[in-house]
Amino acid sequence: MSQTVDRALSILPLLAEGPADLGRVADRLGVHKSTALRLLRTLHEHGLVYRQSDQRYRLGARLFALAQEAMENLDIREIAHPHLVRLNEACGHTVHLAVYEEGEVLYIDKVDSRYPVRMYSRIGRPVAITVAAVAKLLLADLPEPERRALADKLEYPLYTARSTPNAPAFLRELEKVREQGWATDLGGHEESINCVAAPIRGADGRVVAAMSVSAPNVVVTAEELLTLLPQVRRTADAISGEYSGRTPVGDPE
Amino acid sequence: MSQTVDRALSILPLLAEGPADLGRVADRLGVHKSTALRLLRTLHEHGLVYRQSDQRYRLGARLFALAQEAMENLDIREIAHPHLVRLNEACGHTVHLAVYEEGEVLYIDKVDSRYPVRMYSRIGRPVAITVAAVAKLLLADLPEPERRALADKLEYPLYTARSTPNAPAFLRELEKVREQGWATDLGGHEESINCVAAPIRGADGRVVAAMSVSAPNVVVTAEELLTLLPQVRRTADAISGEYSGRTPVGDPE
DNA sequence: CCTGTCGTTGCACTCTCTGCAACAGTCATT
DNA sequence: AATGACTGTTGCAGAGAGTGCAACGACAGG
Repeated sequence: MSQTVDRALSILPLLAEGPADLGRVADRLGVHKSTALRLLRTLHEHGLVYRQSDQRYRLGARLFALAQEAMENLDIREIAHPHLVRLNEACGHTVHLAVYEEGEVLYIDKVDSRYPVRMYSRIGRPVAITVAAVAKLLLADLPEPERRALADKLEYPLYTARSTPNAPAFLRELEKVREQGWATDLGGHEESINCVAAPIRGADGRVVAAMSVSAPNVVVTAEELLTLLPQVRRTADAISGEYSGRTPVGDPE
Repeated sequence: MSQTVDRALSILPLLAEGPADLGRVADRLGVHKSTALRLLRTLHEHGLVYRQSDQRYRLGARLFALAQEAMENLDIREIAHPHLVRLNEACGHTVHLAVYEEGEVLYIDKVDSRYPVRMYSRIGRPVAITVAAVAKLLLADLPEPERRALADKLEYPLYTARSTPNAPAFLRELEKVREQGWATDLGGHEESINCVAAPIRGADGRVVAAMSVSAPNVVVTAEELLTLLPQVRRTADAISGEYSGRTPVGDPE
């Protein structure tokens, strides 16, 4: 909608491919060098690009800070966190929280028994959207046309023999998940890792997030992990309640 | 330099504070609502901004992807990684790699013995710049005026009794680090954690990155950790050599 | 010393962004 | 149900801002 901004922002993914000099940026944008220079300067002032010693530009440090703050500010994350911790303390396994956003699924929180601190390990990386249990729940709730369009657009990498192979299989799986209200990933991403997941819903019933418990085969079998399902669902429901109820966060007076 | 882009980018830190609606964004920018709307739309098209169900805007998922790619593309990181892994295998402790960029120090790689996979745990978060051993090395190499200006600008939080208390003390510490060519953090950030760090230099002798080994008191005492210094320096020097020598990465034919 | 490349600047032109005002949708109130 | 207040959205005319050009400066290589 805004040409100048559009051009400036197009520089970011371009630089994400690797450092580039002024001429290259101008070429790729299809604008004059002087124009590219001014755009880069503006991006630089805001810390989004950095000029390294060989004069070439690359993405800047401010991006990290912004990405961090973006995550901190998800209110669902704040509400969910204590519940995730509690579940983790109860069962001892890794607990994940994920959201869907315009074609992508992101982990936004994770609690691991061995490291009680928040870990942003996987966050921001492309999630294995076709196999992850939380992804299935989030996509299953999309409106039919959007779901179908997305399923067609996706790649279906065969991480393991149990990975979802193609769009029709994926859509069938989503349908199943939609009906039963929970999801699993049994060795679909990594041979020895199983997950069981449950949806978190907003006041209108739409799925706003999903959470999962993951554990390797060597610790608990898939069957044993499935016995945790009720506990996972209770936790998810508790978060849903707090989130949609707009509970005024304590203040018990 | 470019007003439109400048305004658009100013929206990002604004949204980093928390979600905001159109009116609020327009007010903070000091522009008409329709202007803010168009800017937000452009940001939205590029995925930097997301419109949540209550119509308010917040930072978008693309930021995560960009931040990730920005990190992947640091060539020093690529070169250093195998060296860090080797050092980690040899000594068993956590190994960090950090760079300086316009007032900030960032961890860009980390190898932890217990989790052999790459962990982005702390990356992107503001580093404890006044106490971290790697930060001292990176700042000690800055040109005198820049170093002084930065030291004056910083906050000096007292994480522990051994934290650097103020600018003069910090500048003295930097001078010492500069002369000896290595740095430590002995309980300055967390009471029980010690670090020893060495600089990585480019072809021109400037410090381009710094690496450190960290371990809690309960595993090794500070004295024992210091015995690793020669090993850390050798690793840092090896990385320096490969980085500045522009070694054509193997190909032994 | 010349010639090529690359980044930078000043300037005139005009294209694009801006702000206004009017419209549409939602919600709460009467 | 109608009213009002609030928000987000659109079309439009004016003008301010961004654009491309061309010339300059810095640097490296021959």
